[in-house]
Amino acid sequence: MKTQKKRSDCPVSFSLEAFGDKWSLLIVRDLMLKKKCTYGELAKSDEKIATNILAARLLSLEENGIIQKLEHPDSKAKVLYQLTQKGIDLIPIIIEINLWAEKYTEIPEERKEFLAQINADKEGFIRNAFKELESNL
Amino acid sequence: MKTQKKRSDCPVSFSLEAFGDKWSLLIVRDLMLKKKCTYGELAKSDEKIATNILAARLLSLEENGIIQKLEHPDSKAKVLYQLTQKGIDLIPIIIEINLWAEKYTEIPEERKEFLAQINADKEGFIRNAFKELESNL
DNA sequence: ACATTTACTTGCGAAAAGCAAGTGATTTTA
DNA sequence: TAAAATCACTTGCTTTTCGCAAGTAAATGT
Repeated sequence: MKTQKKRSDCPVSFSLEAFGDKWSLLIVRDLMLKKKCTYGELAKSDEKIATNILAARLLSLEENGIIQKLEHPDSKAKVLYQLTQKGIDLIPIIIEINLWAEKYTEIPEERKEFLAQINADKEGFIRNAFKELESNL
Repeated sequence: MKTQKKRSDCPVSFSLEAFGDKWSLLIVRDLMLKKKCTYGELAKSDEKIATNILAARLLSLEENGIIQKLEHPDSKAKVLYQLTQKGIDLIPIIIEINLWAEKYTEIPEERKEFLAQINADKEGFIRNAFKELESNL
């Protein structure tokens, strides 16, 4: 485990130390959309993360209390990763990132429904997302 | 200028390619709180960013259309950096990052009022922040 | 004219990213 | 039941980025 020095007391800086890189929030995104994932499923995401980087990010997210490991019900060879409460609480950030992107880039077809739901009733959508993810804890 | 390959069509991935690192959103934070900043002011922020990294980040934020350079009214030796509309639109993300951090770390005294205002009326606070920043464009 | 300020560059060692291949523990298959 | 696949990682190595210290050139202050 690596102890990282705190750069400042700023809450934004604190947050970026936990998930401020190009990969961490993509892992959070996958766990948010799929609820629970195995290492292999995470490795197969569209962005093609290298397996050593994935392992490193999973470890740091776990050390930061954002995700946790669970044993897979079907097999001891598999591991389930899931968001902790701290990780679930990143929902609003992920939502806002999606909305920002919606304004400045083309959204792929399969995500349009997701964004339509958010735009129809953001508060309700977020409340529901929390409920669903928290029911798995 | 560096052309970065798009990792995927995911809106989260798109966003992280623009500001997914440990420094970019700190610069955005400073520009958001102070409206306009010079290079020197940005360099003096609490996190002590190295000047070459600052220059690199400012360039990439500019290339991504998140900030723009303006000439300083007082001196040709100075440059003003300010958020574009695309940068101002990051407000909700910054707000949510602040709220997440509030739940999971100690907030310094001088930021508590800021967070109290957000908690009192998030929508109103955001609306007002947009208005103030957009009035400088 | 000379020192200072301002916005950057440059050089270089250290750290992290990224690719390919490998490992050891399960689990499936023949 | 032994060999082949699957699974979750590691390891080794090269490339890229970070981060510190120092330097530079234009503009400004004294």
